[in-house]
Amino acid sequence: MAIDSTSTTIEQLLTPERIGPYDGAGRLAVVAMSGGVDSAVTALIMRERGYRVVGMNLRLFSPADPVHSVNPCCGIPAMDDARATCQVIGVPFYAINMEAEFGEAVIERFVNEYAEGRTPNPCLECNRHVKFTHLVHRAKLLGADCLATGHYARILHDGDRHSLHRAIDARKDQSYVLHTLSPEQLAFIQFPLGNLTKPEVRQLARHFGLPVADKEESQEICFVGKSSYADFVAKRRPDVTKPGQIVDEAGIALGEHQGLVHHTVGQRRGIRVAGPSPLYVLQLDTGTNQLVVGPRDRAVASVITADDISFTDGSWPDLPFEADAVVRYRGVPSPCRIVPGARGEAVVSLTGDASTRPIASPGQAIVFYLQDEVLGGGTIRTVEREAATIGQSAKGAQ
RNA sequence: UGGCGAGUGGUGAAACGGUAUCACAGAGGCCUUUGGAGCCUUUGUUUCAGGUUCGAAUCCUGGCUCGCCAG
Repeated sequence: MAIDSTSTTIEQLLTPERIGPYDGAGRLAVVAMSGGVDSAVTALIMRERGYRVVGMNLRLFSPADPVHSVNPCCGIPAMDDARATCQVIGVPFYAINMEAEFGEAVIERFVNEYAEGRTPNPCLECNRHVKFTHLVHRAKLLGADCLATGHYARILHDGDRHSLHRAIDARKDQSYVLHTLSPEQLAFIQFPLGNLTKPEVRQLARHFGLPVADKEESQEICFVGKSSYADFVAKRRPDVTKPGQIVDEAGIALGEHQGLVHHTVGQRRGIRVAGPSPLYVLQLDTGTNQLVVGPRDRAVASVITADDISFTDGSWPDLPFEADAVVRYRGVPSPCRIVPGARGEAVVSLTGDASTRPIASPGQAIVFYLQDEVLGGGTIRTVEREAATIGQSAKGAQ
């Protein structure tokens, strides 16, 4: 209610405290335009703050693909929306082709990860490799002073130190998928929506007559669309839909699955095995093509090994330290102890009470927080669950 | 085949002779720039044929099916 759109005036929103300093002074800002409200308002804000704005839309996959006609995020209609928005705001619009980069960094990786029995996060990879690597590079080639995107997160600057923080709108906070950012990237990037709430962003969009003001949120994987991601993967790796056994931790067969690609650790629905209590996926065993399931309390993680870890300050810690771990977009933070290994690798012990520990899936990101600040994060490689129940098969963790 | 026991939604179970209940699975919705979780709603059941009874999942008889025990 307090967060409702009508409670704040446009004048109150257009202050430096909410949208950032009016420091443009004619400098060039490239704005990544997805076609949605968030990026549209981002472009608007940068213009208001005195920047020369160029709106850029990324073409990420082939327009011949029929998913383009339905997808609201990265398809052809989305590009039209982005173009129309730029027209209303009065800034130039560029469409650039990043199909090759996206195909390699996101789609190929996505398919490979599933084929390995892991659960990838393509949005994160797109941020990491496409938006904040290739797009940043393009922006710099154009002589831009910054790249602005519509992500909900905050970057704070203290001299040479640039830190990444949660957005003030906890409901929309996207810092989880931004944890890969380096100090150099944080110095160049701007997130003008980090101090606004979603209703406020829509309020701004409506006030300035942006055509996308009331556009629905995008969801689902952009290059897959509303159809099944499993079908998408299966088209490229037919073996991922090979049926196999569903077994419990003791190895007793409970049923048959229609391909490991349909499952992820922690999943409950869709197992199609009835029992006295709900069954959760504990493990995907690509070696035996078996799906290991068990009760919920057997699924919670105790120790996670991760790789591809980076820290937002660019450093690598020498000593173990404590932080909060988040293993899922919008997930609940869980206290942990991080023991760094070789650069990029660490062993993370979840130190909280078992009932509060999360269920973690290999392939997903683990992100470290200290209050609102993102320290860094990496990719979950292995998950140890509770110590195996005495007397039961030791097949559990691995 | 002889003896015993059991048959309740797709699955596992509950119901002094008195509204067939619960969990899991399935469906729909909320949530959500990944995949899961979670929350709300919802479809669907008494093995068959007779009988007793105001009233049968429940008691009786028979059939069928499935288990266990049978030198």
